[in-house]
Amino acid sequence: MTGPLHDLRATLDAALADLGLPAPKSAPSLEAPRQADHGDVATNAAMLVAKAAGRQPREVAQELADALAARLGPALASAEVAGPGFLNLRLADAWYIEALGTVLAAGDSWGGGGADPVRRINLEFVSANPTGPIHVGGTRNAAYGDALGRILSFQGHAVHREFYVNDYGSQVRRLGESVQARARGQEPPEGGYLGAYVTELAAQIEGAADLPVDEVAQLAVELMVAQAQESLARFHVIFDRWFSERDLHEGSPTPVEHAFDVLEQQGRTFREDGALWLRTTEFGDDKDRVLERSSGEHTYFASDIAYHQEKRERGFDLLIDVWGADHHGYVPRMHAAYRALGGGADELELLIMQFVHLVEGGERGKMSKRAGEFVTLDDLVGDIGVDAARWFLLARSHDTTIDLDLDLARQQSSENPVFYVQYAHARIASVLRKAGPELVAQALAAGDVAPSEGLHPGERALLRRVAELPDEVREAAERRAPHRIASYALETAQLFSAFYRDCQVVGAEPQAEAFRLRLAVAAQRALASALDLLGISAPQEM
RNA sequence: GCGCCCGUAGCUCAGUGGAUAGAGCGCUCGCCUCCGGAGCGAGAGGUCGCAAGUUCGAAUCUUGCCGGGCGCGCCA
Repeated sequence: MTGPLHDLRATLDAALADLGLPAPKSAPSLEAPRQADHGDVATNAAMLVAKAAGRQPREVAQELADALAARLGPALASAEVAGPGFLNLRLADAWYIEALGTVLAAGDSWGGGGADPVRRINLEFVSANPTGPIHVGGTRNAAYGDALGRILSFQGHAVHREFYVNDYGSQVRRLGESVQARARGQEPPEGGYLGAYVTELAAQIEGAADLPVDEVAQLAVELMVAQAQESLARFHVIFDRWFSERDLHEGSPTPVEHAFDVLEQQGRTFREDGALWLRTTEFGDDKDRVLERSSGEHTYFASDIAYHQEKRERGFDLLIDVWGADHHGYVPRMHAAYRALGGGADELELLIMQFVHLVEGGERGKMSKRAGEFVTLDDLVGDIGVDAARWFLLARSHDTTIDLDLDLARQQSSENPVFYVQYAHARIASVLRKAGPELVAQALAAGDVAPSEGLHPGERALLRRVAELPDEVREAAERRAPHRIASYALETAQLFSAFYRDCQVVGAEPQAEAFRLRLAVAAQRALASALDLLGISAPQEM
């Protein structure tokens, strides 16, 4: 990955090497300081290096300043030592102007690429039981998994998206029994499914009252899966594969039997009390787990192991599963099982999504799944729309529970952050329309132009943020943290608004107009990319 | 009891070793002869749950406590 900031970091590393001191243990910071009067970028490099060298940090910082001045030449306006040994750098307009050229040259791909090495990743998410509609928890999982997939793909990884369909076992039979009961005008049995959708399924399945219950169950599951596919597609979430759990129990040997063979060859299984066990405690689990009950039936865990073995054999470098918080207790045994199969500890990543509470009128809504009253993906999207739903589900870290304020999400004004970001994008489009395609094309071809009076601080700040996109994408990818992209989009929109307020674009003196049109295009692309990574639309007008 | 996640402004949350801790909402006060006012600006508001420790430096790392959520089946 290249870019102006990447180049600056490389220069910093080189300047540090010039000093002939031992390399720092951790990478030096290179960030915009909070205080504007601390310059454009600041680094703690001298403090990190000075300790190991037994030198005074401020002294080392001054030597580093000299080395950087020599390497950067006119691109560096000033370098000052501050505080305990920070080095505050002020970059010349020339640096910014060249940076803008680099950003624009990358076109729509600015911020992307950089995957090294490129990995083949299987990303499994949602995987909601097909015994009911997808609810808000599954919706968060869908938004998160999809955005993570978009980010990893943007970086250049080969991402395969998969939904594991639990269409096998006792719960499916229970769904069939519930549907059949409704078809007969009866209440579902104890422990059955109570939602209104069960009655709808009964009406959709011809002969549901009289068909064998297993057949009713299969038809019901097929309808539920089709419904999930439609809902997710409307939510802009598309999977490469819907993997059927049933397939793990077919063939000879079945994938489950095959997985058992693998585990046995690895010497990880044993029989006790008539059951087949997996010694997961060898890999850090609290207790060993049953694979095959004394009754001869396989556990759900057995299916899951077989599924992961199957994914392994398809040749991925990395398996990522996105699970709901209610399954987090299951993480240690799955990791243990994967290693028992012979897999590497770093080949399987299990990510846990925390819960979502919907808030309306300042109160948390009650979502009792047992009573069959819960807010579904379709309900949420119908209420606040795809873009707002995705924004509010993605703007927070996946490992914190969130309260989603429906009143705020519904607002079509700048009080709503997603609207604010989209508005900034549309406003840039409006400015570019005002300028007209010819003027914009000329500006893009103009090369290193700049306002004759020098750059405005608002121009520097916006450009700086646009230049940071690759770093933000990399951080979001490495930390599996799409919410960073949402923060980035909001900040970039704010910086554009400030720039727009302070700097007249269309009608400014020709040099300034050309530079500002170039900057507007770059900012628009950065906003569009950020929104696209979140699966949110970037409108030309609103 | 054990395990995982969380505790930062009135509310919802960013911030995984750097300087005076940020944003959105809410609240108060301003701004329409000016490229989109569906907008913009300013302000008030904080013992970063508590206490020790590591460090030149801790919201961030360690340990212990307190509080909240979730999970601990030969269920799926």
